[in-house]
Amino acid sequence: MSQELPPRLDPRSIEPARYRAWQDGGYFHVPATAVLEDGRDPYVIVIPPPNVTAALHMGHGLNNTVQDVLIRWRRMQGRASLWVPGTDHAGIATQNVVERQLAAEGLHRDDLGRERFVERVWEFVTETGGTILEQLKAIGASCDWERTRFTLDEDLQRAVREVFVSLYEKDLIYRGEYIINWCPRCLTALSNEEAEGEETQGSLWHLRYPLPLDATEAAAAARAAGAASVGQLPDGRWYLTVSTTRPETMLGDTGVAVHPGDERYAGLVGAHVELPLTGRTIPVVADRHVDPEFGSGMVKVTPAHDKNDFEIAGRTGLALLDVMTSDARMGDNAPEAFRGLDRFEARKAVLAQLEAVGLLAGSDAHTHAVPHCYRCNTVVEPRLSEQWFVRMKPLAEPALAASQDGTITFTPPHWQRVYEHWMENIQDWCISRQLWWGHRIPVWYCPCGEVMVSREDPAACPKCGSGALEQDPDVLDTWFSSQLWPFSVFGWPRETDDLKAFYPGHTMVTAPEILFFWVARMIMMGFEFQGEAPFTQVYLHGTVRDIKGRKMSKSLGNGIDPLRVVEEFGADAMRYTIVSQCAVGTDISLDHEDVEAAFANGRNFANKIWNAGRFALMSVGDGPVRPLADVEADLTVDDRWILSRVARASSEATRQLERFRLHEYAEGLYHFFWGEICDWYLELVKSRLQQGGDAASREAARSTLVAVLDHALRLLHPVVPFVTAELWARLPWPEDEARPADLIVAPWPSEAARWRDEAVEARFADFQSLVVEARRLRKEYGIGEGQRVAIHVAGGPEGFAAALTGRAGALEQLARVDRIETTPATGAGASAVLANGAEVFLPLEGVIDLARERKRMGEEVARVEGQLSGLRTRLANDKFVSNAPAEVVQKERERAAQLEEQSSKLREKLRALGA
RNA sequence: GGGCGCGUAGCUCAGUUGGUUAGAGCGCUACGUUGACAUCGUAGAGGUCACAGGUUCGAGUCCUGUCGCGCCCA
Repeated sequence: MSQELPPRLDPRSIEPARYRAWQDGGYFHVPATAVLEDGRDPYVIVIPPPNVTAALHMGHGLNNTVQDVLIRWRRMQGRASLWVPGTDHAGIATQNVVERQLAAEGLHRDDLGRERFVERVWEFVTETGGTILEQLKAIGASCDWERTRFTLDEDLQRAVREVFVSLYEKDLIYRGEYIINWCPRCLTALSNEEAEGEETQGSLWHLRYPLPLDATEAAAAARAAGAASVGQLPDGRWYLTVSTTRPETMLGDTGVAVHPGDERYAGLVGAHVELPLTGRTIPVVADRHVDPEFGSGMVKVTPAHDKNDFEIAGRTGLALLDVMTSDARMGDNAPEAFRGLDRFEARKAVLAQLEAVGLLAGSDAHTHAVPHCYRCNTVVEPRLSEQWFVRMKPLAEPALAASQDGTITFTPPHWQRVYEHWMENIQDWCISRQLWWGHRIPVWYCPCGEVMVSREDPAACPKCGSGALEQDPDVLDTWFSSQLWPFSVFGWPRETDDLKAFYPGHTMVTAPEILFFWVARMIMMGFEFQGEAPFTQVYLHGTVRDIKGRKMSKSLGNGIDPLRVVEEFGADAMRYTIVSQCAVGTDISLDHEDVEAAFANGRNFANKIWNAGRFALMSVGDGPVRPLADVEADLTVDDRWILSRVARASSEATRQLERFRLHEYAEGLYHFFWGEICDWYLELVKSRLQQGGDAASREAARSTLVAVLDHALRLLHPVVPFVTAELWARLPWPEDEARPADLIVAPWPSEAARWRDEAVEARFADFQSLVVEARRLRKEYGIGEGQRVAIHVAGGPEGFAAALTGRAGALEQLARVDRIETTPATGAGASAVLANGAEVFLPLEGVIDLARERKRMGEEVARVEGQLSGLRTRLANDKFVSNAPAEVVQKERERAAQLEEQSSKLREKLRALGA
């Protein structure tokens, strides 16, 4: 059957079928009974639900590959390893998509009305919403698809209501009028996290507000006290200077503030200044928020359009004056001349008019962070608005403590501090959104003024009995439902078996960008509603970037489509490439202009595995294979060496996975598989596997090779599941040994430790260095691959040279050596001395170039002596000998002795060359 | 303004209790098709570990400063 395998791995011909077989075999599904009845140890990851409208991109590729590696590994360890998939309704994002569709039809959502619009979104979501989950299957994601959830599922709606009402009852949700971030395009409030600061080159304009005549004395005093911002206009009136990056807001100023301790301005507090262009006068107040050191130490106060100013007004009693409309035009409270102007037009107009009346004192270039809507990138406007908020401080306390006491760990660890800093400075969360798509706020208003916050839709007002109730028109921030994900997916608030079995989960794998949006809030909700954290490990991976370090994005056009990669190179190639770059705390960079080069490493490795497996299957053949224990007496050094290396690779792989060092896990196995199994063991075992030789040796080789391959495929399976499973399924199996049904549930290697054999490894390393040296000497003198040479080996460890005569086949195979002599060398040839002191000589009569050989040997001597002199200096240093650990000193001594021997032998050879 | 991270081979990056000759992949050079694999093999070139100090017997690794780049929060 093995002959059927083609020499080139064709992922398309194996991956889809293999995935289907896993699904049909039910390997992804974990019922609650596995934990509750069978007593298996659960391991749970809930997927960061992608937006329901999203198409798979490389960021998803990375995120889900990492999760799948962890899930597969734990599954093989025997855990009840559950990965819950699903999608997020993504309020603004999804609404925007459908609105764009409508716009293409010349329609606006108001043309449909709320009910029909929401129906339309549902249609869209039902039709296309599963796409991304289907795409995840192509990359091999072993999610429990029977548990797929959507954040607007009925169960999850119930959870959202329960949480809202419960928090309201605990006075942790309130409604009030505050300054919030407002997107004038989406026409909705945003949370602080959704308003992303963007460094912008802007201007800081200086405006003059004239003072009345009765303030002349105080103004002059301020001026005398060094307040450069106080001055006199040409007409003799005094003025104050205030600065702003948003001049249009001056139309809504209701005061000017100074610090109460700022003596320069003490006499001006209480005065009224003229607010230009408006005909209004506004008071000068004192407030501790003002930084006397910054700028003029004097600020304009616009309470309806700035968060700090709003707070100043709250303390000082300044009036609130909203001069804008919801779409950021100047509104009815602005002077008539500005009404209807867009905020940026208004800015120009205000500046022009101030200039015209001589009250613009110029501007400075000013770089500052301007908040933008994270969904549509429109400049966010701080706006006075009545919204719903969550009181975060009490919720943050246990979530903060869990990080501090190590209940929750972060990888990489520095995120712990970022998280704690955010928790310590947490602000209330604006959760109401003026959208139609999302979880409707469960609050009803009665014309009598009664407000009902209820788990069930109320039929009538409990106070006046009226049935004319109106539900709050707003929906909740998408993250309000996402934060419940770790328990809402298990049916909460019902007390389900799933919840008992799978909460709390274990690992959260996500990107740092949503640490606050999502991770922090899940932790808070976990404590509030389940009494414990939803997971204990937070693994934050990097960002996928292009070769120039730019984040991959649709708008930049620098993305790579994961499905295209799967199609062209296979899911295994994509997964290996990603995981092998997945060093803790670093980003992944992939060349979008040369996709083949970007994934070549993964593709080549998958092909290498394929061919090694193909060769092994062919060579081992179909006959029965004996258990390793039965052939133990016939194992060669090579067999025992590779088994020892398997043991090492197993424990190393486990150790790296435990520490989330996925790239070291992947790369370690890459080098083990390619550099040790393929380059050495397979080459060595080839001749033994041929028919007609020593039967006992052949059986030992067959058993060893099967065991080695079995272990290697198991270790590699989490990262390259398809090619490994395909080969493993064809692997012959030792007689009388139980065989797992599929590699996906084969036990993770943990028993190999008994194969460790340091002595054998050392012996083999000596052999390797001989082969490497022989190859090097051949190359040095251009001996072609087809040409055989003799080799003389003398000295070195006891029995080293003698043992080589029994390895003629191996040396022939690996170094093209056809004759081994343990006698001293004679004649012309190339020499070397191995690190173990063995002298190596290749007779190269007629080929050898004495001058060249002398030069080469001279360089070798210099290299060895260079190292030796460094070592000698160190060993001659009393401080080193007395301070360094004994074993370090001992090692250096041994090394020095070795180098001395090597060096003296090299010198001897050099002398023999007549140098 | 506050906090964090990075600067190692032509390119992308590893390198966690400080300890031999600093590694990988890609790229490059030479040779090679021997019955797994040319998506391959063998050998090779290529690095003052940004710079300057310091701690230490010993620093890519720890500390301080400088220069350059990036991110987060206000």
